Amino acid sequence: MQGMTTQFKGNKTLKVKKEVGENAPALCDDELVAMSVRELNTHLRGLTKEDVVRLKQRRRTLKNRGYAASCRIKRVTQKEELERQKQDLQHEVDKLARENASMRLELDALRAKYEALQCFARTVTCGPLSPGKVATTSVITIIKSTNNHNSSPTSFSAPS
Amino acid sequence: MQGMTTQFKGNKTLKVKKEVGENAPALCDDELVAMSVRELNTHLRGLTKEDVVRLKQRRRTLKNRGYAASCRIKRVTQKEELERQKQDLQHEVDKLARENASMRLELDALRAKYEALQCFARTVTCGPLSPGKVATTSVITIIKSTNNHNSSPTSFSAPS
DNA sequence: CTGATTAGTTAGCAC
DNA sequence: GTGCTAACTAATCAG
Repeated sequence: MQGMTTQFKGNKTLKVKKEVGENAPALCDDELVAMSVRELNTHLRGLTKEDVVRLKQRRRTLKNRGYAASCRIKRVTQKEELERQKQDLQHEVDKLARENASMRLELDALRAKYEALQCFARTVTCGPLSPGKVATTSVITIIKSTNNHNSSPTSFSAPS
Repeated sequence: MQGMTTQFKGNKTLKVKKEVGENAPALCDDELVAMSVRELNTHLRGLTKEDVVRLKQRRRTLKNRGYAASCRIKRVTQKEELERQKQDLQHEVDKLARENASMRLELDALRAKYEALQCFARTVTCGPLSPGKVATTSVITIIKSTNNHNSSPTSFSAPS
């Protein structure tokens, strides 16, 4: 639609247009857009008012083409950015949920251990029923189990 | 731009084809797009091949206009959807983080309580140094301090 | 004027 | 043939 570059062959040697002639004819699109206004004016000398308008319009159109392209790029970039952020958040949710679950387990285990120990403490301090060696050995077991950290909430269950 | 509905009056009674004249000319855009293919063929009878092509092309163009519009709507809708999902995830992250923090506090508090109780249990059962009231009272102090954070699981104690 | 954005048009792909 | 979408153009807005 626009890549029509087939109607001249060696127009470098052909002089037309006013007195000027050689640089006026074909500016290859890319040149035209890249050109500064001052540069453009150089190439504008000796052209019909109509041609000047036409050339400027072409320049504007080419510029607009570029603007449209960057607009589209920006659009997809932003969309990708949104999706990336969404992913990150999803990962964070997963991580927090995992932490949460494991903490809940830990908490429950610790609560159980605590209650068991509390129960034992009551028997020792308040309960006159078994003040002797039975209680003592039980406590020893407890201490050992807590040294293992979390692996075995195994209480002190063996009051032998 | 396109609401031109003013050029016939009572063409319901007039039926023509070939030479036509009054109903062939203008289908008001909206009608044309909404029409089914079979309906369209009805309106196509007695037209030049060229006119048929032209009319079909106009229909296609109008359809495309609609497609382009829905494409844009879809685009913004999807973007809004993404942003909404992002918001939801962010809220979930916040909620989980809060839960997490409070659980961590609870866990630390419980750990402290547990250790205190364990310590007490040791003094009672193993510690021959101060088997009497000293140990017991110190445990009371601990219990009170931990009691401020949490509600009730306070006392295993009752010293005296 | 420059750059960005919107709506309409066209080309081209997929069904 | 129908619907969708990318790229282009023109119109319009903001700075």
